[in-house]
Amino acid sequence: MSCESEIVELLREAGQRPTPQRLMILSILRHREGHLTAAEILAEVRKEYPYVDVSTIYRTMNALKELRIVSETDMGSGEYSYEWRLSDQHHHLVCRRCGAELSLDPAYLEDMAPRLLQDYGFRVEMDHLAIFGLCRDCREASSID
Amino acid sequence: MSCESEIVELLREAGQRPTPQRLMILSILRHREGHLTAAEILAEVRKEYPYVDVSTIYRTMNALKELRIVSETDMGSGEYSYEWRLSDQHHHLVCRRCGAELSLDPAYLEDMAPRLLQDYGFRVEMDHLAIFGLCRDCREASSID
DNA sequence: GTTGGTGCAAATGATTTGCAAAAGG
DNA sequence: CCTTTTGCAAATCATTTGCACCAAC
Repeated sequence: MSCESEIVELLREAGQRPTPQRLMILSILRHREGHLTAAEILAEVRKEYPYVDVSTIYRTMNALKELRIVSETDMGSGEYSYEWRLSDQHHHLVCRRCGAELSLDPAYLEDMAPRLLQDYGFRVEMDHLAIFGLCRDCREASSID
Repeated sequence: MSCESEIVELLREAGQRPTPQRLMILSILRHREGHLTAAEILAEVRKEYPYVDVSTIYRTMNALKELRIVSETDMGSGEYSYEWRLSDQHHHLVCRRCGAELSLDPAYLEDMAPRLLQDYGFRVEMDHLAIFGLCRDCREASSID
């Protein structure tokens, strides 16, 4: 895994100790495009470091999501997904029927944010919103159309 | 509780037996503006009918959400909220910091739906989307602005 | 040496499930 | 009757927590 020094620096700046566990966890998220659940991260980490515990994953995620280094998204599956937040931001279209996930360009929602800020004083978190619905295949397969 | 016959009819059409439990549950959702968690529904139902079990609430919600009579929304609190789906549809702005919830007019997202259908073949479920962010108070109280 | 981080095991909290009994048609 | 629904208790699953030990600084 490369980019170690970059990640070490990031942690230091955030006042977090760069432990081997955190380096591995972040390395995995950093190099993975897309989101991973805690269980998936754990499985990856254990390939090289078999003694890590799920609680370490969660503790790391909770610390880093407040520092806005990772994002946490509810993909509607009952478990949270985590993603390296400093990469290209995008949203997800999640199919309620088959679970398929499409990436959605943030441009689709960009015009909404300033309107919400003006009208409600509400500042939307524009990273990794999950929007639910029906994908093309499921829509065509169902008669509800 | 009124509107009983209306609800009985709704259940019959859906091929569901109109049991007293379901009538109470639906009655509560029907007359309540806003969303309720399973535990909140249970507490309400038990005021008149003390022997209902949570599992009945969940089973009823699962059956009725597939029939699109109620909607299920993740409000970010770790538990789902349920809402009578046939009333005025609206979305929620949920503050990540204080948990405040604002209602959002569906008009804000209306122009997005046809674009997503055209570009991705994806049919957005436009009822009760939860959008996370920072409310006015928390935004003003924090320096992250 | 302090403080913070980890692994382990046990707790928690929401939701689901198996099953026998009760209710609906 | 036959099928669906219920209550109860027990199981499940994701996430959190207490605690003794270990590692960073």
